[in-house]
Amino acid sequence: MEDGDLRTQQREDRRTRILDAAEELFARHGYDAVTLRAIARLAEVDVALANYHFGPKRDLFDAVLMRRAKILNDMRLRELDETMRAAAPGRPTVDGIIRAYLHPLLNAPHIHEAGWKNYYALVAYVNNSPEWGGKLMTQFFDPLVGRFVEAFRAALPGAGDAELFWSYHCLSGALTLTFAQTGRIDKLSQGLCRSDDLEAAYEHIVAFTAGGYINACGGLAE
Amino acid sequence: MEDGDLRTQQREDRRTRILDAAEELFARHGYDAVTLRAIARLAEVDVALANYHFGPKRDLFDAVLMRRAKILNDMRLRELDETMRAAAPGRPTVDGIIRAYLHPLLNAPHIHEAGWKNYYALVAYVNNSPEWGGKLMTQFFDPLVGRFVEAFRAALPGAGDAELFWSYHCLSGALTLTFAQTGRIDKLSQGLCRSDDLEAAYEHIVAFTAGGYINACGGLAE
DNA sequence: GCAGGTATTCAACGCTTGTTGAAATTTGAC
DNA sequence: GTCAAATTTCAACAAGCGTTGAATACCTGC
Repeated sequence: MEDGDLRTQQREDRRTRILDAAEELFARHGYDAVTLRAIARLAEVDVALANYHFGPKRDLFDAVLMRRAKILNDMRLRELDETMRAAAPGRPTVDGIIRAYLHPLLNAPHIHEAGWKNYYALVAYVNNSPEWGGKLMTQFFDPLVGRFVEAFRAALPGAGDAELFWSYHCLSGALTLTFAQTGRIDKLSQGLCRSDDLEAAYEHIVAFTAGGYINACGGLAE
Repeated sequence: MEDGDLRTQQREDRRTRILDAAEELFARHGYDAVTLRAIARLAEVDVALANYHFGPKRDLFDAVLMRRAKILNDMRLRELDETMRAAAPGRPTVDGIIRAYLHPLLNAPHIHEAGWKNYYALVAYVNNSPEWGGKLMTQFFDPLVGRFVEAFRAALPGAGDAELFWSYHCLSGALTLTFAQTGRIDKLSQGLCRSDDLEAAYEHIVAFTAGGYINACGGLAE
């Protein structure tokens, strides 16, 4: 087999251009607002090619989500393991677990890549949609989230199950809205805070959600 | 003038049926996925009637959002005034301000009305969309939010402006995701927590975000 | 350099969309 | 009872949709 180079390279290049274009448009306008023709135009590709590579529109949407979810989840798990190992045999800190969950979002290589920004906005869209949220988020993220909930339980021995799940839910809402970079906080603060200042957002979310977990899950117990 | 009753009544009835149907479908599927024909079918009304009463599709969307935003904002302001008055001349508590912001969402008359549930999901959709979020949320909610940020500032004299805005942003994300009732937490917790248990959600969000504010805004200062 | 398979383009399909202008219906005022 | 105004229906428009099947280009292995 061992495909040649130039041919395969153009094929891959076009596949990723289609995914990039779809990601950008889905993130900006939602699933139904985006036409395959618009995606093809942005990717500078024939309209039938998207269907050839990814099947019908709905499957393309899944492919877009899947691509970066895998990368992100792997990074998160690695940071979580690190945190847990460093803390053992003692308890991990809430702050440390939250950082393991959030820090991969602004990992140096991709913090200002447009693709990742679009992906974050897309996840916010999916997460908050009754149509997609209950299904796709579960499919793509719940195994990972289960691991983090366990870590929080270890950090907060006084917490009940319900508190742990609701607290994660609050974390998820704050996180997805912030990284969607909708521009709202820019207007609300009249320019003082900037949506695209992810490092600042990161520190604020960590501080806010750590306080939230400790207050809602009886952090000082035992 | 003084219109008769039966005629005006049917007119109003049809107008609200159109708004209700639009609200439900926009909330479930987003703006572009919904056709005026689907709205008309659900409202049991001719397709041209929506256009007659509300103008083009985009204006109908605004009308849907506006209808309940006014009611909600009035209730919130009233509860905030109450909280501030009760605390004066001392400082208000973070917990009290948060409750003034959240409690109207589950006011007895409408906690289980389908219309309000749909509206909350719609606000989550708008809030998290880069396309709508920066503009519509500002238009409908920012005057109100400004009042609440002021209240938080009074409650947390040590806090800087940026901390106050970012903290509100986290509150907003947790709030809109939770009240959108996407069903995600039901699956994540395997049935232990229920999306439609708004009273439980309310208490958890209050505890979480109050801890968040205090931790992120240097609550114990002075 | 030819056969075979993969990648890409092209043209077309049936269908649905938001909007509109004219017609029809209903109602209250005189 | 008639007129005019407001509301509701109807039919039609041009435009755009996702998808498909046949045709074309391209490269690889022989």
